[in-house]
Amino acid sequence: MTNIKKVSELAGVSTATVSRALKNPELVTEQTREKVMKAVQKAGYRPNWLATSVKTGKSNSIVVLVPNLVNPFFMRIIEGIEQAAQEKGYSVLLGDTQGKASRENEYASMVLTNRADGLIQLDHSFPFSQNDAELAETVPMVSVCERIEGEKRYPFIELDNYAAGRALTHHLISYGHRSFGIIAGQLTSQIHHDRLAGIQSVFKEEGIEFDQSMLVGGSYRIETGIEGVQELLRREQRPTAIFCFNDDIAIGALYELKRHGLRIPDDISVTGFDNVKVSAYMDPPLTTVDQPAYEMGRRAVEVLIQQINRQPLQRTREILPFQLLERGSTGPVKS
Amino acid sequence: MTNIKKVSELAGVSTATVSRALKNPELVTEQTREKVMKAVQKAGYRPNWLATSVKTGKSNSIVVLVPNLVNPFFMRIIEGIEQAAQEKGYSVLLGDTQGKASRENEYASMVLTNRADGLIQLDHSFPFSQNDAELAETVPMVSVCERIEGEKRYPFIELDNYAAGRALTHHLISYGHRSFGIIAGQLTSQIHHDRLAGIQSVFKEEGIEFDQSMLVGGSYRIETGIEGVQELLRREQRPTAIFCFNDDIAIGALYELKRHGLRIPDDISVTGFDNVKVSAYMDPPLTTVDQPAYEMGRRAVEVLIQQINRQPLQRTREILPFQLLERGSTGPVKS
DNA sequence: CTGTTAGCGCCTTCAC
DNA sequence: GTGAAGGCGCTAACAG
Repeated sequence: MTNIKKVSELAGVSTATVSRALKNPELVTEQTREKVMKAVQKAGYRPNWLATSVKTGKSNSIVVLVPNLVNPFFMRIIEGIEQAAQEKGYSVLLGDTQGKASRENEYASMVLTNRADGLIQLDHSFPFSQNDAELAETVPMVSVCERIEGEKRYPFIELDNYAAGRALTHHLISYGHRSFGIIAGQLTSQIHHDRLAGIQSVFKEEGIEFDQSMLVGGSYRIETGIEGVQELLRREQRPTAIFCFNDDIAIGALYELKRHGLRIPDDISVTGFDNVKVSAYMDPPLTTVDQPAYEMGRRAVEVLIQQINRQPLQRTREILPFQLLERGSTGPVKS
Repeated sequence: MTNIKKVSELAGVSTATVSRALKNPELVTEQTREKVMKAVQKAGYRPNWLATSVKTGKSNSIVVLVPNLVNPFFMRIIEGIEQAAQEKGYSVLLGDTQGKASRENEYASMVLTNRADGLIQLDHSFPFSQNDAELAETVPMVSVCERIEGEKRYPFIELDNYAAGRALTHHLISYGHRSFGIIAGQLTSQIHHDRLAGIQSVFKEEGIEFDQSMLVGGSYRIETGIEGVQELLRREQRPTAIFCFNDDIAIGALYELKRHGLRIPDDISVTGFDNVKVSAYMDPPLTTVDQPAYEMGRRAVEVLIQQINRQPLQRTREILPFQLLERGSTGPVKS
């Protein structure tokens, strides 16, 4: 191991001077700087990051908790996180939780052991174990997309899901739809409630009765879309339009509807959510809600770093605007 | 900051005893262990990971270099990496390189500064800068999917791309195809050459002439598939089958072919590569080559950790078997 | 401007 | 079985 001491000996200066020459070059003379640099080069020296961090008490790392890596929507958020983190000199520790509390606990505790300075949660649960909850009081934490249940304390970045739900509904109603199915994702999350509330608020305004049995699903997977469609098609009255609460579900729904010989959008309209890349290349292309995922990730890092630096936040909740993308999977009711 | 000293005072023992009680409980009496545990609880103590690591000289972290986070194939590999790493007590630092050498350099250097113990490269380039190359001589590094160019020294885990190319070709030829197009991804990588060589070896055996102008593309993106199809359709003789070198390209190709009014597979057959989840739900479902991505990730971690522990490797190159998935996007030539 | 000294928080001999 | 002391590699405070 080539350490600072070896370099200092090689350069004929003290270790402190080596440290300064590297971190605060303006504090040493041109001459000594050169001497040091030459020695650094010769010794092949790289400062030990662990030692630096233990000194400063900062790891310059953040943990990101994500329920599922294969969802391109999450990954787009993480791209934003990663990019912003790198620009600010932070590294990203990946915490694939698979939605399991035990894994969340484990990853979250990295912030308690100085392995990371802060935490970004993409799921909706409070990630610390019962045991750690008290310690976690002052931990820098931000949630993206979702809100952490029952915790008013932590800032979040999310979409205006309520308004997005309303916009989708208005869009479908403008095509004459009055009979709907919904294939939902995670039922316990806040975004689920917001989207549903948005949809139902328009139903109410338009005098549309909504039957709870038309709400199916329970996870953000392609298979959920398939099973959801099977279930909805068993109902007495077939809906003319189906809301899917993410694009994966919608992809499964499209697939299964076509397998049943239904034409989209002529026989039935389908909407997604997220605007995952492939959604534009489906057959037909998916009408969906675009979320500024990359930006959300970037913003989460900025807010988190403010917290880490104990700077006051102007706002603790940021609601970002969505965009409704009207594509081929929705159309007028044909009677 | 609640540190080991505070706990030792609270428990009325020395710091050494606290350390032992936590890491090597068998070295202390039941009594003192309990005393210590109680004090730990009371103080809300968590050992400082940075301090432990600086002592042991090991970070128990690995960096993963990935060119693109939004590709679900890569993410499946990373899932495997993450899972295996966690089981072995390692954390994963995410290095999204966007294929840029400068970012690769930066992330790779984490291994040189003790921020990480080893490196997994998903791209094909040697990730260290010219400057660091010498220092990197003994760095634990493994590549997955790809092989690191010109570096015989590092172990890799990859698919039998040559055989997969052959299998795809045989499959198409068995349907009567003799006129092919290829939409490739990254042209400089080893897997590109292997797949191409596999395909062309069968061409040769079957006496099929291959025109270089039928090889188009250059990146693993949906848009590449679209542009590739446009280019191929401009050729005098339209191919009856198109090899796409990953599923994203194939998705773009399907989209664009249908936009041109061509029916798949009746007018033209399309194959993909990777077996990304959505590929099975395309219209038609994509014939593709399944790679055991998750397993590849897991295996990479095992090999890497062996290197980190300076254990000798039995094999430095592991070639995994593929599986040809015949689905709806390929069929007999209709003349 | 540079060297000396004293830690950061922890682990690990080495005595007792 | 336990405590004292030294040190991991680095930085920051204080002299000079």
